[in-house]
Amino acid sequence: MIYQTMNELMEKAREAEGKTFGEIDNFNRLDNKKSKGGLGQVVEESFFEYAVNSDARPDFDNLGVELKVTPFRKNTNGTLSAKERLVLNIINYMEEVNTEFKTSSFWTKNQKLLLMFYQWVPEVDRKDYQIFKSVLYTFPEADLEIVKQDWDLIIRKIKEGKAHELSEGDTIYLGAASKGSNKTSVRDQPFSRIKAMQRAFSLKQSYMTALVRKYIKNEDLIQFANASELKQKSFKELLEYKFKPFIGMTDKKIADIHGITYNPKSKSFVAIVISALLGIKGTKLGQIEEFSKANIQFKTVRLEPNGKPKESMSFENIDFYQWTSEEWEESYLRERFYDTKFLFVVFQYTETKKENPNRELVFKGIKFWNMPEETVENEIKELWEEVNRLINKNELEIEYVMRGKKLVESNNFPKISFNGVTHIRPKGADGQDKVALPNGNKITKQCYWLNNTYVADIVKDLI
DNA sequence: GCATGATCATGC
DNA sequence: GCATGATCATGC
Repeated sequence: MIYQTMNELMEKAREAEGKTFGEIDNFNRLDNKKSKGGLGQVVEESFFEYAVNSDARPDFDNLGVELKVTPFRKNTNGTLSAKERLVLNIINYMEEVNTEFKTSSFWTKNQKLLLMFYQWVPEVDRKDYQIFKSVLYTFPEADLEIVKQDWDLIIRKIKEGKAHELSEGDTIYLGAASKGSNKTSVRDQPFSRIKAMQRAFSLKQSYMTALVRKYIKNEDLIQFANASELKQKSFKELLEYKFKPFIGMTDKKIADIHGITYNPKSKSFVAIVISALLGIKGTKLGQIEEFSKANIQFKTVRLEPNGKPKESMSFENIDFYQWTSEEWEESYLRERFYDTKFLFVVFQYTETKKENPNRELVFKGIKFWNMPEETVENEIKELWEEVNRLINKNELEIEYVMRGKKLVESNNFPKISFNGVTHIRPKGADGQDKVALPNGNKITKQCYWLNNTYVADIVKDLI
């Protein structure tokens, strides 16, 4: 069946809304539990009635449209998220370097995407997953500029003979996701003899989440960068450019300039300041389109005059059941650091607290950062393994000791001297704020931290 | 001054 | 009520 016009195709695609895959599947393909591309294939064969292929050409070649069937999920707090990144075509390292963006395999195949969103539900047979929405997606102008920058960066790395060093953390929206059954899925690259892991262009999960929320929930976000700005500067350069005029000013002065009430104790103060510097008034950072689509998390860093934060940087509380039930490769912690980009907003105190309790805080600049893969796979993995070891081998010791007049709970989880990067410390409301361990014992809620010395090292070029 | 444990403040 | 970011307090 050939669809002659875009309208004809989209009319057909919308007929799938509300249907389950079981209702669509004419060939009982879904009875076979394994075939992983199953859901997309069912739509191709049974719904659109064309033969499954792996061409370099888009699925609906005459219209230049590529079909993608992609899942979203409902979170416990009621919001929707993409369940995974959207994997596009495999990167042929040997060929892709000989193209320009407009002639690239990525652009040839994926410039128009027919996205069919279905809801994934845990414990439900995939036959019963339902298609919610069919959308013809073309990249908005500003997004396309960022995608182009990402594509350029991937190509540059291949040209430098570093295809084996590609990582999803390199880019903003368009990633080079590893693809293949395991680490032996490798292929040749043109400027190095080292075999590189097979990778595919992909739209990051955070990007897909923004699309899910836009098309299923009609939630829109607010951009700070427009296409013409992004034609002049890379995303990262633009971000730095927007913050630059304020380097050297106190937090109070920046607030004054932007008409923001100076309230440094408020949890949202720095967030409001950042929004203002990006030209967005009174908005929560969660609604900034670029941050949301690229999964950029901002963190405030307050340095002492000696260039080191007084405190380490805390993260989420640990769910010990989760930590001990996952494999490292799919663990929450690993994904957390692979997928998050950090925007460190760095301030420095001019004096020690002793010298002046009302000391000033001066803005030093921003650091756009993601944790190097090496660090995730070494130090962070070490932490994860040690926690698992202590719990699984029942070697976790929780003691209650008197310290002065106070009874304190102490444990043998990794301390700040563990490996120079990360450690574990309690974080509860008080001594009663406890959480259960897999063996039923209770412990004061714990969270993982990045050491203050490690954070100091990341931002040291700003001071 | 640092390490470690404790707990506060805010916002959803 | 709880998660998160932030900071305090004490002992060595």
